[in-house]
Amino acid sequence: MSKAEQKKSDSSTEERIKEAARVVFLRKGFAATRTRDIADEAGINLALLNYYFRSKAKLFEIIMTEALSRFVSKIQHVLDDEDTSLEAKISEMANQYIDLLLEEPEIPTFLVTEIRTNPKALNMKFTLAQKIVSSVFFRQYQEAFQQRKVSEVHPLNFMLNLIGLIVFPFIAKPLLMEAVGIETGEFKRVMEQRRKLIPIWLKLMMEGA
Amino acid sequence: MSKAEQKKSDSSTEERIKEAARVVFLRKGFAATRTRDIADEAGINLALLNYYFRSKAKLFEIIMTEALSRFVSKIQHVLDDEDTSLEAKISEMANQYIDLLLEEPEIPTFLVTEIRTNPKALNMKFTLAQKIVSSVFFRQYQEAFQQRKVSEVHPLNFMLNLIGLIVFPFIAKPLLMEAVGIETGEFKRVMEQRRKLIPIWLKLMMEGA
DNA sequence: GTCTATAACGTGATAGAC
DNA sequence: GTCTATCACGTTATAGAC
Repeated sequence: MSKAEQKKSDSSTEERIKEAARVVFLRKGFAATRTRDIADEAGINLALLNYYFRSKAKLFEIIMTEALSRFVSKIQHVLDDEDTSLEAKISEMANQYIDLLLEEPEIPTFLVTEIRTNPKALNMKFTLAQKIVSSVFFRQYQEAFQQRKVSEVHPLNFMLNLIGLIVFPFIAKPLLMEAVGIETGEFKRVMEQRRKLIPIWLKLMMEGA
Repeated sequence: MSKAEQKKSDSSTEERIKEAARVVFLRKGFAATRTRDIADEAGINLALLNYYFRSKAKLFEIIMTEALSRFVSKIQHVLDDEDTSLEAKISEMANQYIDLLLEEPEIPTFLVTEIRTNPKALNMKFTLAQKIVSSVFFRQYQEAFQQRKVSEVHPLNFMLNLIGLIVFPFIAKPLLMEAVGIETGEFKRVMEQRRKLIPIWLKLMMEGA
């Protein structure tokens, strides 16, 4: 079997386990996940999981770090681009995040859930907050704000709206599907609309109030 | 000890346990909660918990139902008011929900987390979805939409924006406090601003796109 | 009703054969 | 490297004294 084939069809055992762990942890969270679930999902034995990764906690740590990292690094180059306007960055963020989340819709709820019970998971906090605060995006955002008349509106509102308009639908998705009867296809179409609407809405909100 | 005193100071044992369960379940979720945590929080013995409520699952069921119920019924009379405009209802929803969530900020994340792993928890789905769909609010909302020119914007977007703008900050709160360094007082001030801004924003969004 | 002690079970982790 | 068998422990739930 060639290397390419191997990577595609079954990959290494270690990688298979990690992939299974990602699926199960993201769907059920750390506390509700049984290591046996991961072993089953990977199609291997429970002992093997501990052979490769010393413990459930270690394995989780890896998945958590990767999820956070993907969420942040995906848009870092966007935030740090000196040559694009604030508006362009907002559009690009909406695009990048909606792309990412259509592929992995569980990420937001996963992060929210795990940070709730274990805020120290954010020892990446310097990484995360500092990346944003030190970004070109943040500078442009502050400049735009100071140009407003007597803006008594707390700057945090803008951030909450930007992230919330993008992310909240994915958090509400299970509820939408179960209680409102929305289907996957319809949800996707709504998100494709939002991809274009969110930048427009944000502009209106900033100018209007 | 008078009845009033009893109710205020220690209440009945059953009520104390239920109250403790609410606190712990809402903070940590079902899977991460140990019945011992609840017993400790209530200041009673573990056996007593099973004496009053047959099992952890039964006790959780009660808390879950009440949380969902509070979330829905709190605004039902608002939704069904024949005598107020759509705009007034939006303002009233923002007010009612922000009041509720400033008191109990854990509710949204709790519901999101538990519905994720157990969507059947929404066998109240008829109750919930039907209450909205059959409400005066929903009728007014559809009328407002049909008056738009060629509104190709999916109606779900409005609902997502209304709920998301209100609820998302509470979901993001732990992250804001840990990674961004927001304090409780500052968060409250932001929410007091949003109470007034959200109706304005929504109007702008509906008219603009 | 409330407690202590303990049973019954599930889960994370390891030993040891292959 | 991968498996089966099993341990060690934590957790839910119950029995039984008071």
